[in-house]
Amino acid sequence: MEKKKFYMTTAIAYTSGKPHIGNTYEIVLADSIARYKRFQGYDVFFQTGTDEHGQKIELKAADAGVTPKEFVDQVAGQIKTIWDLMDTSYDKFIRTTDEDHEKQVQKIFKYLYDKGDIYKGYYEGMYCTPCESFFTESQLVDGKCPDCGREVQPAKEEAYFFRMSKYADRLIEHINTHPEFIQPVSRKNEMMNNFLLPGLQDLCVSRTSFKWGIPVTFDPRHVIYVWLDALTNYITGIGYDCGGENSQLFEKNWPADLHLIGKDIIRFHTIYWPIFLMALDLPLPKQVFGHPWLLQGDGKMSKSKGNVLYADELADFFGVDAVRYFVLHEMPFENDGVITWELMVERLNSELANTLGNLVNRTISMSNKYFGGTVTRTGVTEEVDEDLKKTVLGTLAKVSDKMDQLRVADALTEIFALFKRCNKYIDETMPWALAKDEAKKDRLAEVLYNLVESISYGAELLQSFMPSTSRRILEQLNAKPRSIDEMDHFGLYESGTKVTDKPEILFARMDIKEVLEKVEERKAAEEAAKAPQEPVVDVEPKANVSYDDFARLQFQVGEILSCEAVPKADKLLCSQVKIGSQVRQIVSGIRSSYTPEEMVGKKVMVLVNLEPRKIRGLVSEGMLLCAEDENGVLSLVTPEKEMPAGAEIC
RNA sequence: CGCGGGGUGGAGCAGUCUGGAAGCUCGUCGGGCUCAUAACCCGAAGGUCGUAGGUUCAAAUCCUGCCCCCGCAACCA
Repeated sequence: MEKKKFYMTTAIAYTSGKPHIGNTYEIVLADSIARYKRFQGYDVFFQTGTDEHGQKIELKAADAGVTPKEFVDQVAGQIKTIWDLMDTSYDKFIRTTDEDHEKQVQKIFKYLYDKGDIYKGYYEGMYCTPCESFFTESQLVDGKCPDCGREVQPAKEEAYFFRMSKYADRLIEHINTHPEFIQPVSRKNEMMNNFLLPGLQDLCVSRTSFKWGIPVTFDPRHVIYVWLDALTNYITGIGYDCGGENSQLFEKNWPADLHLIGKDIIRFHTIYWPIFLMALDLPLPKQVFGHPWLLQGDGKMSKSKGNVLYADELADFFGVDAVRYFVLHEMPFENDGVITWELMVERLNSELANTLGNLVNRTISMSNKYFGGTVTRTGVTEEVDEDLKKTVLGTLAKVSDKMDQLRVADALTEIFALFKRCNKYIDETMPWALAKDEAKKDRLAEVLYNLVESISYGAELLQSFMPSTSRRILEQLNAKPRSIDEMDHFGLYESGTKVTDKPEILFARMDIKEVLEKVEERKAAEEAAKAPQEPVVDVEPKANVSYDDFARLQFQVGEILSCEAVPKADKLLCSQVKIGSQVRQIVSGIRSSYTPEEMVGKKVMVLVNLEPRKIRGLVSEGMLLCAEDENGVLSLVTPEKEMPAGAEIC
């Protein structure tokens, strides 16, 4: 019988930097699903990769002093290394800079243009020439550029647009008749109510403002903008050929069975992507699952907070499978998950070390102690055995049920319930008591057999989630792998097999205090490594100003008399500043670096003749001057010697 | 009234769509056991399910108001 195909993908990772544990979560989640599908007998094709174009990368590469290509080669390599480290079993790693991908994207663009779905138009807005940026009317501040405050002109930029509206009704119909298309279902309403029902805007699919992208063949000033380039990886990666000969791989695998993506890009995958496919006359993917995010204990991960967790660093600490376990187990189905060092150590100790590791260890130890390692089925069963067997044999169905719903965390919990049941069984049967009575030797052998068989069964199920742990357990038990079809029987473990005589600790317990200390040490070491090269900040140079221009600015020392946070604005502080004999109110965006309390009493440099402006309803009469580092940390500029409020700075 | 997510024993979460005995892991306390990684097993304490109303025979679950938290957006003169 021919195997049923299953084509699944992750989102392709943006190559702007090293992926953190949240990004890594997606590939591990996808991997466990892919492995489980294979285990269930599907012919799985699992694709992942990297999204490598765009202005942001162009800028980052320029900062790093390398070409965009060199930059993405390096980051893509880093991403692939982490995917591999995490033991993920992808079949294809596509890069949007792959030659055949680029060629197909160009062909697709041309095809859609010829067909009339893409048309040339203008991106209209208010343009600030010095800032080289477009703004909408609503973004303008007092009719001026929100960045520099200068005049803006209405302007148009040539761009290509995709006619989204043409396919909207068809998409609404599809979503309504395919309730499984968007998962979790709560997201479906969001898409319908916010985007589809109010009417779709045409999508801008090209840019002229940067170069690092796939050029439009018939209009090389334009590069193809992100979504048409990125989303199409799902078809180009398996050999789609626009208007030509598709590969066999494509014919077999398209449409995809599952796109696994983060919840932030659901819109692009459930609206734009299906519409692109309709325009190409291709069938739509069967399901799009927008998974939640993995967050750090103290909020979203960000580099400036210094709380970013990386998979390779965690794997160093805990081991690859433990990290796989954390991310899979801590991630709920619909809500964001939390990950902290404390939580990981707790999970490691209680579930991996105590429940699972210790179970395997004590079982093997007893087999060695009582029977020289040989595990024999004697058939001396008792009533208590029945419940154990029932639990074990019932686990497969439970796990499969959870996996069919993509509830991976719950599936793992079911497997661990099996191991917990085994621990209980040991207490119920008390092998050490049986060992004292020669007449009960056969019963003792049966008990240990039941344990070894149950653990083998559980370990087999564990293979999709923790592949190497699964393998290690089966090796220690000398158990043969079993297929899913055989798993409706209890007793597959071959009677008379010898288990290893030196059980290896699967997961060592860790001490939370020690771990936190080591984490601190590591951080300190990183800081130290950075320190020698005194960080410098380079900024965009501005044009020279005349002395007269400079002389028009008036700076004075101001003393901060009082300061409070501006309500409903999380970056603003409002200060009363004494300048000479007058007191001025100044609003500043420095709350990220200063609390109102620590502001009071400071003598600072103030630009006093700046036109007063209303900010969040408060009049601000001047500007406190600050230095800013690359992480956005601010430092007020204060006089180096004691100076009276009002002293002029010139 | 910008958009979205959330508030369930000390901690972290399920349960909410499809009303019908408050569940899991950790922690605490008590007990058991000694094969094992100070582990394992049993039991107990601890929750007005943010709050105020409404619908219902029945609400953590459905409806409405309010409070608080977290993302995004905005605010950075």
